[in-house]
Amino acid sequence: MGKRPPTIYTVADHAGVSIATVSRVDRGDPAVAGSTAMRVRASMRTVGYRPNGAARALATRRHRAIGLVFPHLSGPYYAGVILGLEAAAGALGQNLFIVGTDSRVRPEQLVSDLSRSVDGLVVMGRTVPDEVIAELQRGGLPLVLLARPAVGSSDVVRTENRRNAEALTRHLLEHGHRRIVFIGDPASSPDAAERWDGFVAAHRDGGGPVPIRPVISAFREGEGRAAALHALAVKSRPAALFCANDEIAMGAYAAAAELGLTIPTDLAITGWDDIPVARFLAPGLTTVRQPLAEIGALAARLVLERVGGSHKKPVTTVLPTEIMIRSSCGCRSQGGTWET
Amino acid sequence: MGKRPPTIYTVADHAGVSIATVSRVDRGDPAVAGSTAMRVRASMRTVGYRPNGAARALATRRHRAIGLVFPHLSGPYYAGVILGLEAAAGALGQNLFIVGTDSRVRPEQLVSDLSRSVDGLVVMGRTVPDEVIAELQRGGLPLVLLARPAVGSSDVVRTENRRNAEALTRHLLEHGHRRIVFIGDPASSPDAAERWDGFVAAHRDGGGPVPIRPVISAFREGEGRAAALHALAVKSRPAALFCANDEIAMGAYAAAAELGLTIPTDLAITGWDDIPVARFLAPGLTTVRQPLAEIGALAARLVLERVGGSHKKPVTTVLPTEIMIRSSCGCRSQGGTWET
DNA sequence: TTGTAAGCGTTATCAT
DNA sequence: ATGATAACGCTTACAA
Repeated sequence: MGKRPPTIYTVADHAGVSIATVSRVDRGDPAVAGSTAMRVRASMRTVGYRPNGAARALATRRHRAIGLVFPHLSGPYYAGVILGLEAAAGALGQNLFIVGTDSRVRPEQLVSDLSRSVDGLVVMGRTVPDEVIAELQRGGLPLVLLARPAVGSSDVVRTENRRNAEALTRHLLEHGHRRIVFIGDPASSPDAAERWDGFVAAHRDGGGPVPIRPVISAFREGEGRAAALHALAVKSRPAALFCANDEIAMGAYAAAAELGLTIPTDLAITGWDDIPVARFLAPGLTTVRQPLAEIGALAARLVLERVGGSHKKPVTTVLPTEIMIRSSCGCRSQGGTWET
Repeated sequence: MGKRPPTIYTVADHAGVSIATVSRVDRGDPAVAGSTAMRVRASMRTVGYRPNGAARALATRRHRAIGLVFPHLSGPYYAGVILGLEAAAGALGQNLFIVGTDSRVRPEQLVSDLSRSVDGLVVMGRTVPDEVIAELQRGGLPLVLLARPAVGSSDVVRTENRRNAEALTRHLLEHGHRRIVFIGDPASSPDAAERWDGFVAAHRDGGGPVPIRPVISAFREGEGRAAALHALAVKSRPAALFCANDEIAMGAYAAAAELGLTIPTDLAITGWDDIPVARFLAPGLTTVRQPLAEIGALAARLVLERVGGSHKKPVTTVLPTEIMIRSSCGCRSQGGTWET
């Protein structure tokens, strides 16, 4: 059953040199004579040699890979972040190990498993319990946390939420919308929690009634639609929906359509993320842009810095966000940027 | 500078057992006495032991990972496929190594690099030259090709293009649209090429004038918009745009808006893929649904089957697609499915 | 039930 | 410029 694949010994035999020489050739060590290098290279081709990554990793004590732990891999938000990670890691000659915890039964097991095969880890949000993170940290594994509070002394990359959530809510209030409901789940992610905080703060400062609780919805279109339908099914219908992300907002658009409500006249809607399609919706979705690719790129650079050995003290980076005013909030303007 | 991480020896010493016993405990071998297992487990915690994946892979000759080669990782299409791959691989206890060739200078190098650290490879479309694929195949690496023609004897997973492209074009023709232009790049991917073929075939059978050439656009919104603008800037404006995928179609929507054209009255538009937002566009986008997650899941299962050793002859699977009639083609109906 | 020891396929240090 | 050879950290017969 299946003969063993050729190893460095196979090549050495075939070329009549030592394995040391083969190794040198493979790594492009200039210390080998041109003629022998040629010969060895030829042998490698003819025997179909493919160096074993595990053996190399074992010998060099470096995996040349970093691991990503995400809830799942679909959706514009994750896609954007992963894109940035991939590009940055690639530029530094590193590969990416990606896992989605949602599809796994035991995320902790998965992560500790993954941690065996990488030089560093990038962990998104609430994918794994803090305890697991602390444990990995104790093990000395370079770690970067994404969109979540720090644990112990790891690096963190987050984006600004509270401030712009407050500003955006104020904007909605200034449009004259009286009852605004927040759709999202503050308990599901630190990001959502901070947006909810800002939302509440704006109301508090506004002097008007302060919202008690959000209408719960996960960051998905389908749930957003259901939640919006629920939110709109009351006697005194809300005038605006502050959605915790763009996917929820898209669900809200669908709900509005089903109820025959016109946006923004009958119902104003805002999102968060500024995913690519946001401006293709009709009317254009007012939302808050996050620098997705940058989040990923920065995270990659940070882990690899640690892997490289620099022992600087842990740093938390908060990337800025930007309010994108389009039409769904009640503004007429198509385009234009309103910053905070 | 950084002391060495604890190994199996560290634990063995600490627990007063042999490394073999530690290994057994770590792998959950039931042959160890409960008491010793406890003790060893305790030692593992206190010394902060994290097994080295490379060493394990070297000893077992299995990486427990499969590699994915994609052009890039963003966009709904890739996200969908990757999602399916992740879930299926996860269910089988495998990890995913993902690389995007677009961000790399030497894709071939990247791929052969990747191939050293995985048990099998899933390669999408035209990311790497056929020669590289053939080489990997010769090396005996389990390989599954996605959305592209077979090379030698590898497994292939594709979706139906020609037939439904022809049917969809016929549908457009039946709507009475006279001039239809194809936006996309047949040279960029086998998928696009087949859709173009079907598009042309429908015209040929229709007896009317047969389109000469497509308006070139990559599978991206921005390019789609530019291409649509270009296509619409002629004296006898086309009545319909057959877009090679939904992202291009979204660009076409934007172009139509800019030109003040109403869809579908002034201009009919169709897409391909049925990405999640397709039905949120106004009007709903008529398109062709591909089973994205299934493509990924099937690919994962196929590679892992090979890895498992089964040497069945290579199989090409063509997954069915389904025409989703919404409003952008000229139909009134919101919803409803029209199959072929 | 536990230990001994021979791999696994590289890299890297010394010699030569 | 090239070759021996000892790691690298784990798995796995084979013994005990």
